[in-house]
Amino acid sequence: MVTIYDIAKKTGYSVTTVSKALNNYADVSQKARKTILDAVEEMGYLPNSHARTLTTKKSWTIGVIFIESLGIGMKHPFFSSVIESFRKNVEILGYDLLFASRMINNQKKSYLEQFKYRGVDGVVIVSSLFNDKQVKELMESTIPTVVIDLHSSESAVVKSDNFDGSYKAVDYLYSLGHRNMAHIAGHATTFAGQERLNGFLTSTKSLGLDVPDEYIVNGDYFSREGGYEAMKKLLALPHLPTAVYAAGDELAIGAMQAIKDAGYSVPEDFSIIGFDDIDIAQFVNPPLTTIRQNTDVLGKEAAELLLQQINSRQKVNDSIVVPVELVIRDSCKALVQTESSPS
Amino acid sequence: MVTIYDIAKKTGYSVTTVSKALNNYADVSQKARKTILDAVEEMGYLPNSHARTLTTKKSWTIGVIFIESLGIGMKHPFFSSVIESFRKNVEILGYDLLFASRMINNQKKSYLEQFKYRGVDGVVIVSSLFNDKQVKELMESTIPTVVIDLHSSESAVVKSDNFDGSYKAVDYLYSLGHRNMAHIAGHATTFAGQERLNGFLTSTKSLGLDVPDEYIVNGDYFSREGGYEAMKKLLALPHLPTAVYAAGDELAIGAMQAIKDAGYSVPEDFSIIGFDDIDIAQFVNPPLTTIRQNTDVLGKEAAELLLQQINSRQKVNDSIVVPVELVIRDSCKALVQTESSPS
DNA sequence: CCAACAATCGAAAGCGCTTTCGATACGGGA
DNA sequence: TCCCGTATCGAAAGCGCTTTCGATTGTTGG
Repeated sequence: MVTIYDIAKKTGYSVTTVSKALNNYADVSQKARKTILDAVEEMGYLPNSHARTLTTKKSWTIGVIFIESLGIGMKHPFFSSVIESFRKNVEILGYDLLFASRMINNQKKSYLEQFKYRGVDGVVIVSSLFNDKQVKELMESTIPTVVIDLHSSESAVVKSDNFDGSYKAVDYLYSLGHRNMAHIAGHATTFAGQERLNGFLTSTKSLGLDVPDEYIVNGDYFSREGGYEAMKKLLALPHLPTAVYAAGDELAIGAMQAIKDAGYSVPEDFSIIGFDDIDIAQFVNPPLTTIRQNTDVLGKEAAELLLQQINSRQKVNDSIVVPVELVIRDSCKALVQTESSPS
Repeated sequence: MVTIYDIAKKTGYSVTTVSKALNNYADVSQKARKTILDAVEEMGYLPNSHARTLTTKKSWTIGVIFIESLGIGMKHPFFSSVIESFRKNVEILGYDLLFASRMINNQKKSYLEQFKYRGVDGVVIVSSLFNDKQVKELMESTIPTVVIDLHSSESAVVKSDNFDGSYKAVDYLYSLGHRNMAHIAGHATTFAGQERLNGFLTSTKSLGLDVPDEYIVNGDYFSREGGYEAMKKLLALPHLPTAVYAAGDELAIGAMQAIKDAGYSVPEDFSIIGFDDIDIAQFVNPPLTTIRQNTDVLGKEAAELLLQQINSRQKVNDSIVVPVELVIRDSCKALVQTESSPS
């Protein structure tokens, strides 16, 4: 491995000057700079990030925490989408992403410990879980953090406008003539789930719609299975809804399956609208109408919020909410005016 | 930040002894060990990975290269699946994953340079591109590498049994009565694409099937659009095939779309079989019959192959091929004996 | 009681780099 | 000619850790 000492020896300058030349210091003559840079080129010198980090306390590394309730890790379509956008936005500045293992010296450690050990400059958290103790501890630490799709007063936050998303969904169904809407909620421990539920409740109320308690049913952790089971419960009700708004696309897809299995069809018998617009949404049958989260913007805003903290050397807890968008496909249908009494 | 010096001062032992206690050296008395470990606990000491790496030359870090032709990065369903499995297998040993940016000091660098700079212990490469110069350079370097779904004599390799996959696909279609099979190939610069094409060619030949040149059509880079365009070409042929084997699920999905757009239907008019078994495959309409790659095993074998090199401190170029499996869904149908003259 | 050995400990060097601060040389103005 | 500002350079300390190797102490067998 060639070090700055080798460069120094070869060029006749001191390591100090070599280092300065490498880091664009002003007190290096044109001549010295050129000589040194030439030698660097010729000898194939590369800096050593660990040595550099040791003295500068800056690792050019960003930790990422990926907690999702489905247990599929990076395969999670929504989260991986956001992280990909985040990555693109930080990589041009020289930051690398570190997926941490929480093992140091053969011992299990917490996220905070792991990231301190690794000396990351900041951490981006994508997590659907509301109350993870380790994540909380991390957000309360001195390490800059930004969290996506969660709420926290201890950390910068970037999230979609879940509330408005629910409004858009309900409005759309309403405009199609639906008056009996059910909601398959994400898990209660999930922040996005809560917001979407609240949005559903207030928007239906403001439209003067009556939503019986049985119409709110919990889909387990945004999973397909959760959606399936939830829909089964709805289908067992004496008075069926005509539309259901699912808090996530996977839930919606599960629900559609349950509907088919029960001998009904979408959108003829039930209109279904989801949330997220994951990749599959356009390929299911029928293509799913949904509320799209803008993962590109989500990732970009998260990057900016984190970099801002890193550069200013102080934590902020700003909160950015990113607009969502209704994507109309084929899973919702106007209700023909049969049973609804004309006003 | 609390260092071993603080621990040393507090306990009265030297930093040497503290370090030894932390690293389970034998020449530390029970008493010293306990005193030190207690102090570590009390003061909340954590080692500094950069300092440690600087002296030991071991970073407990594995670089990952993620090149895929679709430009979707971590969202790539197949690759992210493999990496997720890989991650699980190395994280319990204490390795963290580093997604590199290729920017050092504001200058664009190659993968090799980036990973040398970061001092990674090894690199896992998921890449569909055959002849990327930077990847080649990396594989030829002294850094241990394992590559997934590619061939190389310079690196350890883990890949699916593409050849056998083609056999399974062709056999299955044959068993359904199909005799006129077309193939939508992955891009030619892609290794998996080549293998699958070869498999298709030899298996059809060994079954005595005639495959006109026009039946082999290139799908661009395994993309959905590529599959769509490829299928359109097939549909323009005077003599149509009855079945098409696509080298990837995305290709297959694109092809199915083209078929529908042309007014035909699957599997009534064309049987379609894909490769990969990505998540969407089961949700398209009709659910796609495909050759499943075992991403769990792929990731696991890759992890083992890389760790073996890291531990033995020498590169190997073993090659492991992982069996594939036929997953029968609804996109293929037995051919009714109308036009094929009975023997 | 002494030599030999085991157990335990620590001084010091070194990993590759950055940064402070003082040293030197040079030119120009008074 | 002298003083001072400016440009250029380098010595040295320090970042936090590991590891070699020698020193010291205690133990044991003859």
